[in-house]
Amino acid sequence: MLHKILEQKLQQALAAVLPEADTSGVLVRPCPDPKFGDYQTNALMSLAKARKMNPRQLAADVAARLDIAAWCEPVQVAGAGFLNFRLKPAALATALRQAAGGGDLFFQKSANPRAVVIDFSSPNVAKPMHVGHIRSTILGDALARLLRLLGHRVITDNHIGDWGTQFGKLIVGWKSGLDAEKLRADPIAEMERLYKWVNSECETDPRVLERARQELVKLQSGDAENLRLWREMIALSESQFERVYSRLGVKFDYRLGESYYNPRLKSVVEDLAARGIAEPSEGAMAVFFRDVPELKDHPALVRKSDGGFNYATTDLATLLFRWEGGSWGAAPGEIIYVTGAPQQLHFQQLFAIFRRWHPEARVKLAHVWFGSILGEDGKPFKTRAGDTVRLEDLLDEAEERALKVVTEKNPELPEGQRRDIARAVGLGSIKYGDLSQNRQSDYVFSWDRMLSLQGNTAPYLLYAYARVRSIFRKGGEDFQAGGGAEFVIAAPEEAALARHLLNFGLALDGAAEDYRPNFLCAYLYELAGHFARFYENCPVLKAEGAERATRLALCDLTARVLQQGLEVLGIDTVEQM
RNA sequence: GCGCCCGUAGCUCAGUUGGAUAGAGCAACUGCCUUCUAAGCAGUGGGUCGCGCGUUCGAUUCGCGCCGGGCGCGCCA
Repeated sequence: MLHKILEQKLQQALAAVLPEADTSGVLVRPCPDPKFGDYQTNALMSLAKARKMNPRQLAADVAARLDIAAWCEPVQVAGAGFLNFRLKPAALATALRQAAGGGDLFFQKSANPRAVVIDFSSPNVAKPMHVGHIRSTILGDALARLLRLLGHRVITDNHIGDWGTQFGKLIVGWKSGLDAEKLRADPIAEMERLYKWVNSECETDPRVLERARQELVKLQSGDAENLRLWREMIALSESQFERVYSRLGVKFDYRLGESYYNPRLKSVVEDLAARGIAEPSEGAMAVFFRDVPELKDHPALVRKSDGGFNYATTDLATLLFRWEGGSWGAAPGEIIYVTGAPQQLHFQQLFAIFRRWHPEARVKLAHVWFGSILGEDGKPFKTRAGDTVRLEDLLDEAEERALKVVTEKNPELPEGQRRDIARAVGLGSIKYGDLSQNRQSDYVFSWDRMLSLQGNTAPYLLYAYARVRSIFRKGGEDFQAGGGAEFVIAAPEEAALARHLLNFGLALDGAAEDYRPNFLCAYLYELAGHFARFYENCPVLKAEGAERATRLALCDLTARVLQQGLEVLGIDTVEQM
């Protein structure tokens, strides 16, 4: 992390010039254009501005105190007051050698590791997982992997929708119209059919609705038969969840669904009422935010007028449980919720209530929200028939489409291998298509784009990786992994690749900071681009001596960074494609 | 009505504390395979960053006001 050293030195120099200045925001970033140098800071300009100083003069004063001759050429003041840093070849070579020799792969673990609970995916019992779950699942998993890599203790928890009014209808359907044959063949489809059937009956026949209510009450009051049915529905659903998660390579440490918190709901509301946070309102219990301008018109209900609890109550109980250390015993420094944009208000309310409830809590609460998935017509993503798209069907189609392309490009590979490649490429494309975009934008789902061989896509990155591996398959027996090769960077393509490798940690930190994996994707795409240009212009296996050793080592580092980066995104690499 | 988000090339999207000529991919056009995978590389054309005002040495980025779109706003989650 050379730029970290430069940053530290820069901050020290600034402190010598302006002893009272806050130097924490004075950062060093890669230059937007290599002609300026490798790294730059523009922070001195805003600092000078705030003090009505001459920015170029301040930059010059700081430059004069900068003690970085070990790493950089003499620093120049540029433009309105930029400081541009250009690495000395020896410093670049040293950084590369350290990584090649088994040191950190151009990133550092966090200096302040913390326990982080991540709540994501949250599918519903008795319903198929659909595209609506994919963003939460993929994004949450990527964030979990990212924070783990950076040294945090990550606790993933799947808050499954296993409780609620829908079970009244499901039990009515189960008792009066279950098709055992269909249940065996496709339990999720059968439960979905039952629910839809009873739901439509309820609309025309109030007696059915009443029966559903009664079944729900029986379930809630512990009726043995209804509990049994409920548990069976959960079990059937969980095997579906497991199928999807194992295909996607997603793992959870805990799966504490909504029902887990049932016994705690009553005391949550009582406690809130006792503290004067919740108050009666129109028969319900509500929390008002009279002193919060954004929320003053949006009270939150924590108990319904019929005495039942709703999701705000469950979420409060869950939040309290997690803050107290959950069943894992560690109080988290941070809790992250990965859900869609429409829930912003809900989490604003949830966090506001919790802060008032437990003002002493030091935990960071984050709602990481994301936009919708749209079809290519710009409307919500549906099948041609207008149904929601099942996640399993989507994954099947991704693999099928990828297999077709692989077979077209490489018909001579054995089928088993083609299928393995198709799996990595197909699932990788789905994940990457989603993760490479700013999560807050709505995402237009397009097979052609995500499976495209060009542009910022999984296949392009996987291809870059496969090309590197191909070099080592064809030759390079003389390359010693972890060996102390001297790096002699000569060609401009070598230099651009090498300098980009150094910035991997910056991409990881940036992605973690704002919960934006697309920063990492952009970095990896650029890395693959630098590698492609290097590959085009710098023959590896035909080179000799130091040039060959340097190029082999650059290839190896590129492959390792690509592999590590893709792993963070939950994407498997392939040796050939 | 109130709140949140969005509006960047024909299309789909990036754009990291405000920073140097606003970037990709697709689509269009032009080159490069007797050379490690051409699933690649190089190049050309294409922009009043929705509109206006303001703050600033500097605004796609910050503030205010419009226009257009999406979503949310007490007993679903």
